[in-house]
Order: sequence, then structure tokens, then C-alpha cells
Amino acid sequence: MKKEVPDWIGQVDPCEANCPSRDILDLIGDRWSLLLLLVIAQGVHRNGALKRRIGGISQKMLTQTLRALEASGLVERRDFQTVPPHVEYHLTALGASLGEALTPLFGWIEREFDAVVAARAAFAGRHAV
Amino acid sequence: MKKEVPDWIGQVDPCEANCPSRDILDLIGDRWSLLLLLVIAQGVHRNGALKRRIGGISQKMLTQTLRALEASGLVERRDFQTVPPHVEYHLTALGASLGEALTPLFGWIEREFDAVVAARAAFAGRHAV
DNA sequence: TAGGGTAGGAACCAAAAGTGTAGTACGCAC
DNA sequence: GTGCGTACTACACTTTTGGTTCCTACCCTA
Repeated sequence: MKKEVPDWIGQVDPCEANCPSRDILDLIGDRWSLLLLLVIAQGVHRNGALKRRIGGISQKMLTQTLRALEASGLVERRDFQTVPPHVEYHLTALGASLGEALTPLFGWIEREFDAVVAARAAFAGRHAV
Repeated sequence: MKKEVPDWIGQVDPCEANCPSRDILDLIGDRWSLLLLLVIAQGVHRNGALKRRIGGISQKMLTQTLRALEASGLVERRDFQTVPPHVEYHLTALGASLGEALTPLFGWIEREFDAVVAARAAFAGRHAV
């Protein structure tokens, strides 16, 4: 029983066409979801605050992404039913566990971002001559 | 110095508009990159084999994504300069380290996929009444 | 000599994603 | 009573993404 693939492959073969994880990858791969998860975990809970904090997100995408996260059970929407409206978004246990699973990824980004930028510059140099 | 945010937040504040990690998130968030990273790590190295393996990817997206990964220094393209063409794609050290950073994410997907599906069903139930 | 495999490039088109603007309905401060 | 803030929704619009199809150029097999 030799190991011909790296350790991190695990049992997640599922990434073929019918793979269930496609849905998850779609969810987290939509540019805003991870950011939102991050800032909500940082303690920003309200619509307006999230929008100001993230910078670049439109109200539409904010609402849409929050709904998607809520629908997947990653954040909880608490509507205080007041007027003017007061709504807060909090991570669920599931959302927090996903956050934990993403720790190494954020760490990698912090550590290796420079390497990626350098690689891109080198690549551009090789191909733009 | 109290901790008011979860451990996994780290120092990655960067996810604001000007944040460098946006580029990385864009890269890995494009539906095919992670899959490609995964199957290359599993030992599938050639264009045709990758296309057959992943199922659902078009030649265009395959090439495009491979170029993006190559440009970012995550995979290496080895062209054997033969005819008919023979090209192999391998992970670089950087690509392999990203793979390792993604281990917990794949693990989370495996563990929690059912929970997400259940949450979605519940949400749909609540909102489709 | 026709067809399949090798690894792509280019052009075109459809679909999806995302943006901006406007409007709802009300409270509060000036 | 004017305008800002709260949390949205709806519509039209543009941009991006991805898919399809056709093309190169050569090898091997039947």
C-alpha cells in the first residue's frame, strides 16, 4: 500500500462532475462569501456596517451573499422587527467551523502572497518579451 | 488584550477593497482551479487526462485555468517538444503548499456537507411555505 | 485513406454575475 | 420639513464568464 499522492488529498475524490463538493466550492468560491464570513467573525454584524467595511461590495451582492450563507446554515439572520429596521448577522456553529477550516488557507495567503506576485511577474516577463 | 474574535481570524485583516488577498481569492474561487490543483496532485498530469478526469470542464476552461495556475507559480508546465505534442503539468512547491493549506477545507466539506444540505432544505422549507 | 489521439488557438454567442439607480417606509436630528 | 440612516427590493444595464465550434499539424492504427 504505497502512497503515491500527497497526504492532503484525503478521501475527497468527489471532485468529479457529480461531486457534492462542487456546490460547496461554488458557495465559497464566489468572491464575497469568504470575505463576509471573515468580517462577520470579526464582529461586524449589521448590513450597513458590513457594506462600509468590505468596500467594493454592492448592496445587491451583500444581500444576495448573506442570503446564500444563511440558506446554507453558515450565518444566522436576526431581525429585531423594529422600525427603523435593525438586523444582525451572526455565524452559526457550522459557519464558525468552516472559518476554522479556512485558517490555514488565510495563513497561506498571508505567507505566500509575495511568492505568487513574484511568480506572476516572472511569468509576465517570460511571456511578454 | 482580550480576544474578541475567534482564533482563526489571524492577522488577515486584508480583506478590504485594496486587499492583496483578493487576487488569491479570485484565483481559487473560479470553480476549476481547486479541482485542477486536486487532480494534478492526485497524479493526473496531461491535458487530455485532466479533461477526462474532471468531467464537465471544457478545453477552453482547462487551458485557461492551467495558464492561470502556471502564471501564479502553482503548477509547472513541461512541454516535451515532441510531435504529437506531449505536455505535463506538475505542482510546484508553492502549489503543493497551497494544497496542504486546503486540507482542512476539503475535510470540512467531507464532514459537513450533509449539514449544509440539511440546512438548505430547512431554509427552503421555511421560505417556500 | 479515414478516423482518433496529442495539445492547443481563435471567434462567436449565451448565460451568469455584478453595478447603479430608484423606490419603500419609517425615525430622528437639525 | 429636509435630509440622512436603516435594511432592504426591483429594474435595467453592463461586464465577465464559460461553452461551442472550428481550426492547426502531426502521429499511429485499421
